[in-house]
Amino acid sequence: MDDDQLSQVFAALADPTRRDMVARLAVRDATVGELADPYDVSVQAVSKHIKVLADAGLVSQTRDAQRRPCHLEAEVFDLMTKWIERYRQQAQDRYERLDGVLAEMRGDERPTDHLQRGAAS
Amino acid sequence: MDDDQLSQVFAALADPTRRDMVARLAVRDATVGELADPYDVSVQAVSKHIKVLADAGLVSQTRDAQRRPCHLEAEVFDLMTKWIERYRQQAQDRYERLDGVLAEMRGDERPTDHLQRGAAS
DNA sequence: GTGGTTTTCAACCAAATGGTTGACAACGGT
DNA sequence: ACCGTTGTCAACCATTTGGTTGAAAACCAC
Repeated sequence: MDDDQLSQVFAALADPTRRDMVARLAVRDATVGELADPYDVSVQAVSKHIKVLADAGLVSQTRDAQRRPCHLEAEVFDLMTKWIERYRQQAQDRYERLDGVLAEMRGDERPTDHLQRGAAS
Repeated sequence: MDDDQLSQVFAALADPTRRDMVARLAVRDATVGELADPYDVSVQAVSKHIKVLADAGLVSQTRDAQRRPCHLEAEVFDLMTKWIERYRQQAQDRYERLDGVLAEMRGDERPTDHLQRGAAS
């Protein structure tokens, strides 16, 4: 289910630590230890964070001996962007249409249906 | 703190019910009751959801008698898009650079450090 | 094979989350 | 003035989340 992945992706990025990890993975791949380094938490905690990112499809892990290098997966970002863009666009359009309506009815006392919610009438 | 708002926005959109509400608010403004209608949960629960969206800055509420019409705020989407675009772009760039490297070394048997993680040796 | 490094698994804990119900505030209609 | 409607607040409950510690798996190096 795509909706479910979207939920996972948003949830994953809701955490500042995980967003920071993504930011660093955008620059270069890194092992769990390398990722854990800057933070003042246990490696286990970071490992969990990576699992969350991986489950969301934002990160993939491969093997290199004991190490598990993490790689940022760019495709998932498109999923988000698509979702956001759709509704941002609609909201924006409505806003601009309202602007047009307001300009059009300068001096008119009857609000159009765009403003119904405010119309006590 | 901008980082904090970003966390709130992502967290708010991690819930499918709230995403659906946003989708409907993108079409038209709606009261709490109207928003609650399609869902099989109490109005109180929906009221809470709206509070989360409002705290994140995604939604604003006004007054109309007993009713509290909700309005989608488009600007916050830009905050998200900006964050996402930055890292998507970097990841994309890196990916394309890798493509270039791969093309450049056609026939070479030694993988560069870009591929280390996959190299079983 | 023994030991060190890297990472994950398991159990546990405190805090946050999403839901419930009950009470009540705010308002319009009659 | 009352009643119905609309929405929020408060208390509560189950589940999830982000952290901890301890143990163990997987691997290289010696």
